[in-house]
Amino acid sequence: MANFLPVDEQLDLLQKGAAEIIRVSDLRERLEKSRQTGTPLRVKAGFDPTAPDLHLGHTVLMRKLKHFQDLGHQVIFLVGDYTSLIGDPTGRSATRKPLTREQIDENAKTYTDQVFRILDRDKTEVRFNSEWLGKLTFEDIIRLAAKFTVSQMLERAEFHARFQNEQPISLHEMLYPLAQGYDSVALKADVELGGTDQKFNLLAGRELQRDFGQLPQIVLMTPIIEGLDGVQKMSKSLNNAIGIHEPAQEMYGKLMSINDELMWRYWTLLTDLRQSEIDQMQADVASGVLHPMEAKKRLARAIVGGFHSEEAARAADENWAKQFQQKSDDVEGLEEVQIAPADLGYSAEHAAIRVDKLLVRLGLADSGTDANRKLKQGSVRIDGTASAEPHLSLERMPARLTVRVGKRAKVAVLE
RNA sequence: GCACAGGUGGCCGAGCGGUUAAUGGCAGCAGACUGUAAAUCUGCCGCUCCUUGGAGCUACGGAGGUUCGAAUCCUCCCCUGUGCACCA
Repeated sequence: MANFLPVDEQLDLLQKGAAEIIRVSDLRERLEKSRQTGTPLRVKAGFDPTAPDLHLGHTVLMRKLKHFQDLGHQVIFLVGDYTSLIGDPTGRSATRKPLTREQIDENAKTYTDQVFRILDRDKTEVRFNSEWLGKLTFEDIIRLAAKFTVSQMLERAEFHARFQNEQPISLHEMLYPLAQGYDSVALKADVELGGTDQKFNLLAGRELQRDFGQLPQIVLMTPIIEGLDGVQKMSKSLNNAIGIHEPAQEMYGKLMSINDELMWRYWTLLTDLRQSEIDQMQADVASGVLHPMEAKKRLARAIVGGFHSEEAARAADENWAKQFQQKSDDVEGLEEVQIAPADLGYSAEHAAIRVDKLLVRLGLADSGTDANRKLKQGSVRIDGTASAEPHLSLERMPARLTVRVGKRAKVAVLE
């Protein structure tokens, strides 16, 4: 029988960074009962296997799951393979295309691979909701649908906005909360985690559980973390995300570029440091005892260390200082890209390469036009030398070039 | 099915026969300033080729048509929204 920490200590960890809990008193009650009977809580979180690329935003929720796991509770990682047929209506841009079975399986696999960088694989129950949703009959679905009204559905922010803006809402999208809610019934969940944008869906679970004679689940919502711009939610398509498999150097640099205000959010949501310590640090910065940049460096080190290693984080830290504080181009740990010289217009006779093609190949420019624009703006530096020349002559061929455009730098390996 | 209103560059949104790669805003990129911060200011912001200034190509839901010339006018089609639907 598991030994659980005192309820107050558990609550302290669980409440850190939580946007809303429905309700805290119920959660306390349930934790107490669990501790008395030695029964772990069943804690569920669902993931749509639609976007296989995870970024730090996704980890907020996973970190919270991990907190439950660390406290000895049973964590259920639910892959919404069936619900992804619908596509979560969250995010206003209309209906999503259904995925094929293969895509779902593949995405689910990438997902879990990444998830277990945070969660303990052996202690996690992985389930797919096709297991029970696939068995429902049309009659079952009618009965489920009868439990909600149209106005309840239209109350949802996403639907409401779309309705107002005369954008399409497909009927099946309204089935999404039903399906997600039914997941909770099937899994007999004690707690469900989700982003604040999931509130409606999460509450639907409580509704349905009650109807099925179960104790309604506790709902714990994590905030939607802001991306690097500090305003919009972190999202790959908004280009303000940090992917969890990005190189250490890249990750570190991106973290250093956030504004000071945002750093405290990141501390709370993306690290395991106790809230009281974070508050102390913030007070130190406010009183001038600690430089904000130093606090940010610690943050970057903590996060990079978590996804890579202590050494990698330290190296990233040193390189960052060299690169930006000392303005040196002699930096290790930059992403290296192998390029065939011929692709850059190189030939033995005119021993030179095209710089625009180089930038495109390195991903430092979106197109040839863009690359030339950047060249003309004089923001391109190669091996520490700024130049606006379209061609770069090279004396001998196997070559290594450190190429920098603005804040971003990469190493091209020509051979 | 019928009626009405819409579909413009990553997004929002002007233009309603030519001076329009297409006003504005947002986002993005670069420069200055800094703590590579943020804020602010400046420039850029379809693609390709040659290159430091040009050349060509593609673009306003889709396909045709009118015209010397169309995002702008006409026809058909597709898509979205709203209203109508029986008793008439």
